[in-house]
Amino acid sequence: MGSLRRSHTCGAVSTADVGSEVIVVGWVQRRRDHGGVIFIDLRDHQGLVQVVFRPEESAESHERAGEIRSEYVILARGIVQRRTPDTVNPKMATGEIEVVAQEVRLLNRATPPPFPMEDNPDVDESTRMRYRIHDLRRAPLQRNLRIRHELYQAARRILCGRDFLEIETPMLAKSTPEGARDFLVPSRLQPGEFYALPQSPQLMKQLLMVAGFDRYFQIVRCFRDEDQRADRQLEFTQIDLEMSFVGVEDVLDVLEELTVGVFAEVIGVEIQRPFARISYADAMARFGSDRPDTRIQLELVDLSEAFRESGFRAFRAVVDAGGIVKCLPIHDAQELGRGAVDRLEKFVKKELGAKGLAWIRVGEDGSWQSPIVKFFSDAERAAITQQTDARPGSLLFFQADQADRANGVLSRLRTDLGRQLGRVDDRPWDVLFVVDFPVFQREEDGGLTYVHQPFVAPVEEDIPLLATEPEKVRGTHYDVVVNGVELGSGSLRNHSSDVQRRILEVMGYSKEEAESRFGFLFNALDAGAPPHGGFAFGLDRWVMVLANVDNLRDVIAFPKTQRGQDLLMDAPTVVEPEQLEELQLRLAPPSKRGG
RNA sequence: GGGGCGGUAGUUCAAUUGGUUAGAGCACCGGCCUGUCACGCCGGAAGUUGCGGGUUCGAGUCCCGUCCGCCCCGCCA
Repeated sequence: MGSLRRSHTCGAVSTADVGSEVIVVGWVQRRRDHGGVIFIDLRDHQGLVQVVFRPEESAESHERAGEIRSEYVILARGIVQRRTPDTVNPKMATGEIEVVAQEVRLLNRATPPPFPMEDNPDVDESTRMRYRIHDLRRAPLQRNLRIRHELYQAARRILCGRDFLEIETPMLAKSTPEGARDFLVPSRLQPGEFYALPQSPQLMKQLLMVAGFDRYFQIVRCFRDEDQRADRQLEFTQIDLEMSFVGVEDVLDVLEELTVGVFAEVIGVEIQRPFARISYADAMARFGSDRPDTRIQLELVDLSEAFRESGFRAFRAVVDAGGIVKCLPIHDAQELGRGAVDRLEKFVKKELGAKGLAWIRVGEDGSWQSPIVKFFSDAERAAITQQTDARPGSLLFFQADQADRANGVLSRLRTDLGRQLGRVDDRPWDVLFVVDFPVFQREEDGGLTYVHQPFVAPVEEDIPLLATEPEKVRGTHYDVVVNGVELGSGSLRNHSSDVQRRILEVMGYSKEEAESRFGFLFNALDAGAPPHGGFAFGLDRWVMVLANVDNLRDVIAFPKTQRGQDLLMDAPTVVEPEQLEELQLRLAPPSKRGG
């Protein structure tokens, strides 16, 4: 660069600079060489500007510009000139001007890019990830990571304004019972022992409350060694917070303020307070999901009662076995022909594990076409008509199964078909609290387990039910859901070691087990734990929502593939035998295919 | 662990029923071009058809195995 320094970022050069000299630096987006005159679109983190090289302005620069290729790094010094009306480019933010080069300096050459640095290059995911540097040069990813940055800053500003203290907790930690598989880190100093990377700082933030910090937050990396999805990575970031001497409403108040503030500061969107609230039971009943997008104007109907005494064995048996019969009615569904229904049936059976997809179509004359309706009594038909509001043009989909699977299948159909058929209201943002989760749920083997995590405090008046009807115990848990994406969840925690012990007991922990695993927690609570509660936002998912993208990889600088690999750095890899030696580790022979 | 889709040039795709030397756009390289902005024109180079095996006179194409990417179920909040 010599002594020359940037005077303007590329996108910042404007008509106000016409006639003055500017120095711009960046990467060559594209070169158009007309022999006599050469145009270069120069790109930096912030925009594009056209630089013109004319032999009569600077023969040397023109000569050098001929050598320049895509993605070369250059510095150009020149005079800003207003373009003639016929050469203005209305598609470009800086399209009214151009920089007439007086001098160009080649700062670095570049290998040809593996794909064009365009907004939508139509490239395979693995290619994008192997060439992540090039991928990150593209404007959409630059924008997404900028949104991510704004979210960090907004969250910090807002929480600091509410007297939250940012405190770090260890990455080399101990396994905590979030329920996911831990990432383990072998200890050299304690051979044969392992740290666990935190699945969340849950217990540590509770300890901070006991220690009297009153309000804590942290933007913190978390690790869960489970199979990945479009919205799940092995490592992800939480905006974690916890408060002392609060009830549910106090926490929700902070969550509303934080959410509203972030939307306003990061993308300039005004979200109305208070947020809509829906109970877990309502959400499951009406939408089949605990994170519904309520803009989709389709709702489920529970017909279990209508089939409790049914002669239709397929439904009756499910109800007898404790399952449910549920229906997704879609009115004016003429658009969905027989072929579409067949495809849906194939889809739910193969991909969602449904047993089948029963359906009833109501013809224009009111007649029912359906493979199952011949088994129904008049009373059952009447109940269906009444509860689903079936009418000519309606198409009813049924699932008879255990509640979670039936709801899962119909919930998926609801969102897919709702979007496909345009049954969506016009609100761009659907923000809600989901509340009133139960503390426990029944496992397949009949035992009880926690719905979220084992430290959720029960609603106070339900504590006596722990001894008698634990399944009815309501928790203080709450979720924030935006546009059908669960942004995060939280609860009040048990600050009484007695209640905490009883909950672990209901979940089947013996006194000894509970003591050995959670003794330090009991001790901490007994050291004078204040009532406390908190929340954790999934930061990556929040960026997804703010940036309006549907994949976490587009909001993380260096994401991993579905199989957990980093294709850029090529991790994970084998390590040197000496490293294993030092850790006193030996690899077992491969267990697959008999080694 | 399971289901679905995919893997051919740097890249995005094509290749009839299994049949000639695996083609095209963009990118790349060379040449020409003074107002383009997806510049244009002419020419060129570029391939272990993911990998391994099999069937066949002959395999990108059929069979078996395996690896990789994406989406989903299980798993995970």
